[in-house]
Amino acid sequence: MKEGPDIARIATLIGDPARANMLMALMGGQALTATELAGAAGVTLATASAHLSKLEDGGLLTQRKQGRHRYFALADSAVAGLLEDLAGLAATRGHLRHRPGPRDPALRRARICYDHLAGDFGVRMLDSLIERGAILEEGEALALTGSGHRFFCEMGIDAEALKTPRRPLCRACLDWSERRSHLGGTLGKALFDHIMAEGLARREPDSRAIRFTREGERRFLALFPVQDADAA
Amino acid sequence: MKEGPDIARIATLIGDPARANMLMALMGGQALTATELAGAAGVTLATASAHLSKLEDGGLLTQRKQGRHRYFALADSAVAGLLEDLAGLAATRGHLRHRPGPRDPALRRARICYDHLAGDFGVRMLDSLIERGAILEEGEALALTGSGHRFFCEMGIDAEALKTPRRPLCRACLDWSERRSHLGGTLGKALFDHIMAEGLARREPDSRAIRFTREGERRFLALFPVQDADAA
DNA sequence: GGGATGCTTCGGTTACCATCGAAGCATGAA
DNA sequence: TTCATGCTTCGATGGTAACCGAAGCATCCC
Repeated sequence: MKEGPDIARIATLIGDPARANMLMALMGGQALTATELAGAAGVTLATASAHLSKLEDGGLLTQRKQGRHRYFALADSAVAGLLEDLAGLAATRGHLRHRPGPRDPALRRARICYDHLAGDFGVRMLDSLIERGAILEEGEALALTGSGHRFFCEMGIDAEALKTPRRPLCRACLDWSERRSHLGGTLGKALFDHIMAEGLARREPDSRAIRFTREGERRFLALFPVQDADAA
Repeated sequence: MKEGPDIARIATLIGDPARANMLMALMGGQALTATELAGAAGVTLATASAHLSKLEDGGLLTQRKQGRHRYFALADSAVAGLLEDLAGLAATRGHLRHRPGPRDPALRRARICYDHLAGDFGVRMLDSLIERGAILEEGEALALTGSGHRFFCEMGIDAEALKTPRRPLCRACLDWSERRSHLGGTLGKALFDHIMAEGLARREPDSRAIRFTREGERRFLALFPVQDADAA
């Protein structure tokens, strides 16, 4: 009743459906305007504005003025990590939203999770990295191996430079659609950036879905092979 | 409004102050009765009962009937992990509860965090393990080294046996009082169990505080030395 | 300047839900 | 059986906060 941090305050902020929708929309990693977020949440601009100032006061969001626009983004990767965990937990407890919309299949296949790849493709990528011995899986924790170091070097990714005090290099992020882990952390982000830079895929507008090109999918599957080739 | 898991539902459950207090009380790791939880939350039994069934429906709690008592506990370590993260985030955003009660200093010093040691002593323990090279810190991620393996073996802890698919061996858990990490995961639990089994400390009744004996504190400090000896 | 766009503030309405006391039900003790 | 304890259910109450439309303020464009 007295000691410790006030978790209820943060949880209440996330607990409102409109605010939760806004936060999930920002898991796309891009900063969005108040109007865009109002649309994502399905409320009027007036309501959205009130929500956004609450989220900002609560330290979950940051705001940047740019001309007459106001861009909002998640405050930092700690907030994104919390939302990921929350989504993972909600998925395992069966708290799915009622209407899986028409573009849901695309989201299950490949989507962006704040700044890294999630969905079927994301899970496959981590599986492949573990199979090849690039990443060591110890329970839920992930560690980069020496051979993994070399593998990423060949792709032009310097894993050593990705180590930061603020954020883990490898992070297991529970995937809500697959209910298995995909790769987050700075390495997960670097790999996603690599995929986009190489033009293997592009983002769907106004969605977190990622669409691979035919050629991009071929190269992705070749780069990250897995043992048992099952097709859905 | 459409895709993905319903994070708002889980967050709403945690977002009510009474329910948050109950959950934090259960972070002590022990199962508690409905009456005890009502006391912890500061509500009547009727109100508590309603909250508890919501939490159980939401999959955050499990219930065990035992005679005419009903014992509640956190559903699993995933829930505990989420609450830890939430508390860590709340602490860094300055969302502290208003009245740091009289026993607050004892909590800052040493307390239980679901099933492992937290507070000043918990942070010191992890610092010491990193200094001695038993645990490798890569950003926010933690990994056990070979020398750490041997060190824990000498204490009678077989780290190999602690690896589980469900839960990480080492987990960095942001400490709300120190704002630095302490050691969670199955290894963190094993070390805490070791400390209690050796009689270095005992639990305060009705609190998450851990009180070290004079001799226990001496042995703890000898076992986990740190470089710069600063005293509060 | 005049007009359009983006957002915030204000006032009022509505709906939900936390809360409690009292009554009901189950379990265990005498 | 009879009583006590632990908890749930019921019904009623109250406060909080989400919501919207309209008005106000700021920024940019012409």
